[in-house]
Amino acid sequence: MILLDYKDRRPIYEQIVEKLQDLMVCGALTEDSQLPSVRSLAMELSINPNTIQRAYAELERQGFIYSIKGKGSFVAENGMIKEAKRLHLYNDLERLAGEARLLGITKQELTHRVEQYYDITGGVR
Amino acid sequence: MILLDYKDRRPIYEQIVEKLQDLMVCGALTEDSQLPSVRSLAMELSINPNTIQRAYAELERQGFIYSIKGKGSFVAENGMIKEAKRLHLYNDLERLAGEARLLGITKQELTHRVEQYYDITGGVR
Amino acid sequence: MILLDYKDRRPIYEQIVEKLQDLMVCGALTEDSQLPSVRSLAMELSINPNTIQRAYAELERQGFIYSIKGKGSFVAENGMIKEAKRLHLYNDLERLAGEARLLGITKQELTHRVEQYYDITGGVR
Amino acid sequence: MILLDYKDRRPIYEQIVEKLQDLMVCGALTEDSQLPSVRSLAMELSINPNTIQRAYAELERQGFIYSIKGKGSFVAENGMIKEAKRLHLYNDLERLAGEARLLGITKQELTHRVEQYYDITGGVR
DNA sequence: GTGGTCTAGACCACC
DNA sequence: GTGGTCTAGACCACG
Repeated sequence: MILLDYKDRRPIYEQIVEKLQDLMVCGALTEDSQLPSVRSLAMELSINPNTIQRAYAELERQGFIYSIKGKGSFVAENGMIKEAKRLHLYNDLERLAGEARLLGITKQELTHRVEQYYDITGGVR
Repeated sequence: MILLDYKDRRPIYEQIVEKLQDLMVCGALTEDSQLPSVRSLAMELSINPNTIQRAYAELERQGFIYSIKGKGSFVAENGMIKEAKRLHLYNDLERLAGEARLLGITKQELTHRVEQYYDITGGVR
Repeated sequence: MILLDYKDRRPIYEQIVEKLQDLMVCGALTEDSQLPSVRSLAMELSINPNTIQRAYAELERQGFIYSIKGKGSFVAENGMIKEAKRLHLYNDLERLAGEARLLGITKQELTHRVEQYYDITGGVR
Repeated sequence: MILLDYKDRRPIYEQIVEKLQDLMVCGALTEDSQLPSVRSLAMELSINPNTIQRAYAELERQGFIYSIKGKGSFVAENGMIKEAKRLHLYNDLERLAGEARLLGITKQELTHRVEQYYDITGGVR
């Protein structure tokens, strides 16, 4: 379900956060469905439960999931997630556009690249 | 000349590297011109000389500058600098395009945003 | 495990880098095995942890090891390591061959020396 | 007569030492002939006389030249120079041979490379 | 004066 | 516990 990349420079908990976000966005985890428990997911990935705990805390902070004491963690409204990730992406895009301009890349070249990449990319990161 | 953002999660030396790269790319620092000395820049930014030293070392490793003991640090050929930053940017763009697709953003919407951002951005980050 | 030569003109961190490379190449450090921690190796060699840190950073930059915050540093694929060191060696050899020619050393003399040294050398530097 | 490479990482005085050694070895500077004065060579290369001074001192220390107060610096016996450089080269060769063995390069491969490089190299470094 | 290395000691993020 | 960043201050080689 989730594959960790220990050679990735990002912290483990961040990888988990992102993978879970992706699963929600692509519909594999539907609204109000229950996430695996901290302990079981930790066992499955053979990592420290603290790390899962932190990932869940982060997701809750961002409003992507909600936790009920004694019951577990559940997927929040799906729309918000997409919206949040979209906003984040638009921010990155704006930064890139500015930098491209600095580098003397024309608008034509830039949009052409974007279209090209959009068509090519299979999806998985 | 250079503004540090202490709230930024990235290390200071990395911010300096990027800022100096930008100054070289946009032509504010011309080929073979001398950079401020490690100590003077450290003083100006009120940070430790070691941190500047590290930024300069990184820039030298990437081929953006060359340093001569006892003389100073100088900007290298900058054709290659632009090329390097361009490649980096295209990589980021490809990643973003893939993610946008996952999020259900249409190609039209994406390119439209890109054009918009390209026109708006004044330049300074 | 590692012997430092304080009379050597090269910086300590560079000596450590080379020694560790050798240990990886000759198989004493196997793929994905954990390196001693920054602090423990520093203690063992009675030098400052920062110096070890720098050596590890250099090895990571060259792709010889990978480091995970909070976990440790581990040796990477070592096929590429050998290849990299090989290339480096061939470069040095080419330089030497040219110099030998300048000095009037005959090809016979040169190859003879090479064979001799190859047979003699026990290995450890 | 001498070209300095400011982008070379080695110190200037070391470059000068090597260039002068080469000139002696190849016969351009004959035994007992006078070297340019410190001041004139410094002027010619537009560098600090101290740097030339240091190069000459190094050459004298190695026995390649001899200085007479009030008269100037002169080329020493030519045989010694070649011999010294030869010895140095053999040392490097021995080191390389040992390393090659560690890397699993066969003796055949090594000598073949040496012969090849010997034939190819034009000479100038 | 310059860049480069090293030490001692602190703090942070992560697991 | 781990690696990574930063500071303060020292020393060296070089020009």
